[in-house]
Parts: sequence; structure tokens; C-alpha cells
Amino acid sequence: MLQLKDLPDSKILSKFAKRYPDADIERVIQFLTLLRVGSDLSSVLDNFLDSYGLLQGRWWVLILLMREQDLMSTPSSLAEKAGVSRATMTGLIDGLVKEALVIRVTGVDDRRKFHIKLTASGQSKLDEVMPEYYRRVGDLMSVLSNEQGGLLTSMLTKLQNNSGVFK
Amino acid sequence: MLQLKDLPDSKILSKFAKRYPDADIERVIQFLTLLRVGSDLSSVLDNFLDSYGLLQGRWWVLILLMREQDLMSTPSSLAEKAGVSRATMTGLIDGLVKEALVIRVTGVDDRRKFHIKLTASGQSKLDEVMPEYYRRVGDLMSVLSNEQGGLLTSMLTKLQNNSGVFK
DNA sequence: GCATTATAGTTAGCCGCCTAACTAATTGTC
DNA sequence: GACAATTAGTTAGGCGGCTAACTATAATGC
Repeated sequence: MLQLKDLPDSKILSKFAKRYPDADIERVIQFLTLLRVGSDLSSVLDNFLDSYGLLQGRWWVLILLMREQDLMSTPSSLAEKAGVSRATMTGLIDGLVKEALVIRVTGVDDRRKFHIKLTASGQSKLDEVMPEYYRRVGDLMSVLSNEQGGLLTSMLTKLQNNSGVFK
Repeated sequence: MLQLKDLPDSKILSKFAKRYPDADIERVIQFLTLLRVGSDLSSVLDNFLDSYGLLQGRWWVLILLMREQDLMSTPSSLAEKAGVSRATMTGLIDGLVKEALVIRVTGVDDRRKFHIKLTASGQSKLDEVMPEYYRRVGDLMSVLSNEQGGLLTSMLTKLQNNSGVFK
């Protein structure tokens, strides 16, 4: 995604302000900062996962499987929970199967379905990645107090609930 | 990007907490919420721009050009300011040229360079999009008070400055 | 002043995501 | 019980990013 590296200076802002007088510059900066930081942190996470041979999509599938009692789920359900299309999930699972981190088990009850199951290797991979992931998330977020962190989440949730104004 | 639709419930969390006792769940939820809201708002912005026949990348190029005194810049400079590769910028400019929103002007001083210039159509397109964009950003952010908005930005900036811990 | 190095831009090919169209299996309806 | 509608998963093709390799021009250094 676009990195939005370059927020405008005051001279540029006044040019825009003249042409578009209704703009509330403070709000725009807040909005762009949110997009930029979200995007930057996402790519930082990608880099981290890449050093374990994973990417966000595949990693998230492993986590979703670990959440299940029997370590199994179906492609459709995984797609919905991960927020990607079924077609994309097919690709993610293909990759994970190739690396033997999950297996496809043909369904007995409904032969349209597969069950995707986390393998021992898949669990090992998570056991390798997750402690380090949690440690780093902890480090990252430690610049905010617990109270600030809670406030951040509540503000973000408010914004998300209000995102309909853009549609 | 991954939508992370599904944050875990307490039963699942306790399973993860047992296996990965060092995890600070609150912080993880804050982190994931930030990624998710950033990603959601970005796709909401994409949808908005799409209704004007634009996408984030191309729209951002137009804005960067409008910032310039003479409405001109070079592909390299645009790429750097937009935070994309030069190769990507070539594609963005190709698209904008095709729609006559910008033109390529061959450089006289340095014949390796092009100058990319915003056309009258390009300016019109911005004049069409930007007021509505500003209005909606204002609406979106209005759920936060001015004070909260400032706090949000300062927290996000802190996190961004601390993102090195993940590398 | 010629060879080396650096810079600007494009092209080629990869990746992850998407939608639309397709196959196979199940469910529902008369 | 046959046929229509629905559902699960895959495949095909498109799009916007990326890196690496390439061409053309400019700058540097002996």
C-alpha cells in the first residue's frame, strides 16, 4: 500500500486551504497518520514473519487453526475468519500444504468439503514464531502506558464504527 | 491486506496464554486493532476514490503534483515522496497519462529525466474529488474531539518511531 | 578525454489479493 | 425421485505492488 511518506508543510497546506477552504487540516493529518502508521506496522510485521519463511496470510491461517479444539477447519470458514476470498484461501492453503504445515483431509460427511488440519510441523512453526512475536509486540506497545493503550483501542474502534460516512 | 476480522474470545486466549505465557494479550489486541482499522480505512478510501475512477496510488500522484509551484515533478521524486518504487511510479504515470490527467514532458537540461505535469483535466479531477474527500475525512474524524485527535496522532507517531523493535 | 561509476526511467517477471466462471456435491421442492 | 437452487472449492485472468536487470544519459577521476 501507499506509504504516504511525505506529509505537507505549512506553505503547501495554505495553497490547498485556499483552493479547498472546507478542509480541516488537523483532521486530515490525523487520518493520514493513521493510514501511514497502520501500513508501516503491517509491513514491519511482514518483514518479521518473512524471516521465519511466513507471510501474514499464511501465518494467520496457522493461528486460526491452532484456535480450534481439534486443530481443524474448512477453507470457507478460514477465508471468512481471515477476511479473504475463498479463492485466496485456496492459494494460502496450497502454500502451507507444500511446506507440510497443514494437511488437507477429505470430508466424510460432506464430500464437497475439505478439513484443513494443523500438522505437528505447523504447530512447531508457531511455537517458534509466536513467543518472539509476542515479545516484540510487547516491546512495540510498551511506549504507551496501559491506560493510553486502552484509549488508543477505543478511539480506533470509534473510527472504525464511523467508517460508514466514507461509503 | 489481511483484514483480521476475528479477534479471539477469552477461551481461545487462555489456550494461547498457556502455551505462550509471556504474551501480553492486551497489547496484542491493541496492536491487531491498529492494523485492522488502518487496513479497513485504507480500503474504505480506495472505494471512495474508485467512485471517481481513481485509486490511492494515482490520486496521491495528482496531489503531489498539485503541491508543486509549477505543477511539475519527476518520476523519481514522485516515487520517493509517495513511498513506492520507481517501477511502480512508471505504471502509475502510464495510467494517468492514458487518462490525460498528467503529461510527460521531455527534459531539456537532463535528457534522462522526464517532467510530469498536472494537466487542466488533472486539476479538474482533483477539484471534483478533494472537497468531498475533505468533507468525509472531517465527518469520519469528528467522532474524536480535537484533543483526542491530537492524542491519537501523538500515540501513533510514538509507535511508528518505536517500530524498529520489530526488525 | 576516455573509462568507470552513478543516476533516470522502463521492462520483465514474481507475488498476493481480487472477481467471475466453472465443477462437484448437497439440499430443497414439486 | 427428478430437477432446480445452493454451497464448497478450484481455476483463470486481472490489478497493483515489488525486485532485478536493462538502456540511455550524466558525472567523476585518472
